[in-house]
Amino acid sequence: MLTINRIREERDFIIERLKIKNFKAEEIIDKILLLDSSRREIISRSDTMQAEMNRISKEIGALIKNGKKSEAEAAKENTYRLKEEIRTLSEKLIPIDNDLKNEIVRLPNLPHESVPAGHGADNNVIVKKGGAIIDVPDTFLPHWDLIKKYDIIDFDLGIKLTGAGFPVYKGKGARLERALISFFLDEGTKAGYNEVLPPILVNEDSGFGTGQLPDKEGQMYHVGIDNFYLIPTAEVPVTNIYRDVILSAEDLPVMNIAYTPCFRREAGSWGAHVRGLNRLHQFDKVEIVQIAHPDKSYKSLEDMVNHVESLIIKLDLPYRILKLCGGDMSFTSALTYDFEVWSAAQKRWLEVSSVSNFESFQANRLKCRFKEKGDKQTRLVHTLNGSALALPRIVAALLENNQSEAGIKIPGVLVPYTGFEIIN
RNA sequence: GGAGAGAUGGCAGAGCGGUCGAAUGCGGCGGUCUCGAAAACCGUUGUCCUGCUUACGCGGGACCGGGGGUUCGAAUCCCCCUCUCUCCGCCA
Repeated sequence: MLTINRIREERDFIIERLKIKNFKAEEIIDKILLLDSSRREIISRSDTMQAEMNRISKEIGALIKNGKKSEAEAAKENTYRLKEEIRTLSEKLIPIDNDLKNEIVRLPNLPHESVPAGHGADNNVIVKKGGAIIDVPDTFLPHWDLIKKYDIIDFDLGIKLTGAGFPVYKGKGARLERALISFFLDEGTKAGYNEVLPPILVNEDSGFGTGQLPDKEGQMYHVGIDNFYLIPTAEVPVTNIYRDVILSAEDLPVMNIAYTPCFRREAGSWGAHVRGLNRLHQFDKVEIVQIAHPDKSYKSLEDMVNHVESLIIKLDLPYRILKLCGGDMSFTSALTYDFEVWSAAQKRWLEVSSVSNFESFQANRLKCRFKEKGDKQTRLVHTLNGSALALPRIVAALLENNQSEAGIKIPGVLVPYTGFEIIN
């Protein structure tokens, strides 16, 4: 969420910037400003009375100590009315505070100045392409056929055990999955990330901290009896490590990497686009998260993008990097790069990573701040995260792109992890 | 699942209903001493809201797990909730 200070000071600028996200902010902002000023007025009056109240109470204490009982009783008379008024004011404040909070939470993050305008995926800007897209013969199979042919992932078995979207990885398929996870984690460690293995169930506070709650609770699996949520991404537990934390500037950037399974209820559409591994309820992902100094967060973003790119290059997959336009960006992001790899048999791009800078938007919710050495005041940090990488579509692309009569060839960098060179 | 104990500042740990934002110790920061460091000594040390203001400033308010209540006054008393710990049971 945006800070109230900023809304107060930069009303026009915010309204202007949010147009890039196709968001009409004027009405909400003016409502916020109105609520804010009445809030402050009430607080000011209430604080004054509270101060008076405290003064009288101290007096009464002193009088009683000196045995002046009747004077103390007289002084009490003055407090009743004050007390009542303070109570009235504080009751008046409650709905205003709530409204204010509810309105502020509705405002999306401001897009970075470099974000292009646009309404949807068509307006995203391709900033880079890599790897060669080769023409493949029509005999090339989509991955859902390949996994059956080699019996490495079993959807029907998953349906038996759980339901649709919960595949069972078997044999070399399971081994490939584990190899990719290890490879991604090792690469991250080499790049300076600190590995963490967090819980995959989180409480309500954590869900709120990263913004899944209260609005998107339908997208998470909920364990009702304990009121926990299954994480939709490692971003949730890993970022929440820093909820209510004040870091020192020299600790920044904090760089964490985590593998977790991810759980998403989203039913979504169906058809070829969600077939096979394209969309699942449970999948594996390695996530990188940075907590950065506000002046240096775009350097962090660049580092993260380079890191993700290096992974895809090592896996030898054709890819492109998109800068998302305002209309295609998430509510919370200031700048997002999407990574897509080419899926040879499906003949389309599959999104495998999304790397974003949230600036202070998430930090304000999390109350994650930092202090400059010797400085008294706290400032909000910037938070960033990105997939490095999400597994299913990587697996899909690897299977489809590397197929041959002999079988599916495993990229060289993975062989030390899989222990085999070919799936056949 | 059963029984009990507890939740106070970065940590540890005090706290008769008023002078407690809170003793003390540790840690952190600054300084003295030193060629330098350690030790010792001195000083300092939370967060949020808000007004004046825009100063490495001053004032007011709030915060001792969370929420209510009693009271002129609550860290201290009462109620509810949450969480943590210990023991027993079960168990990877």
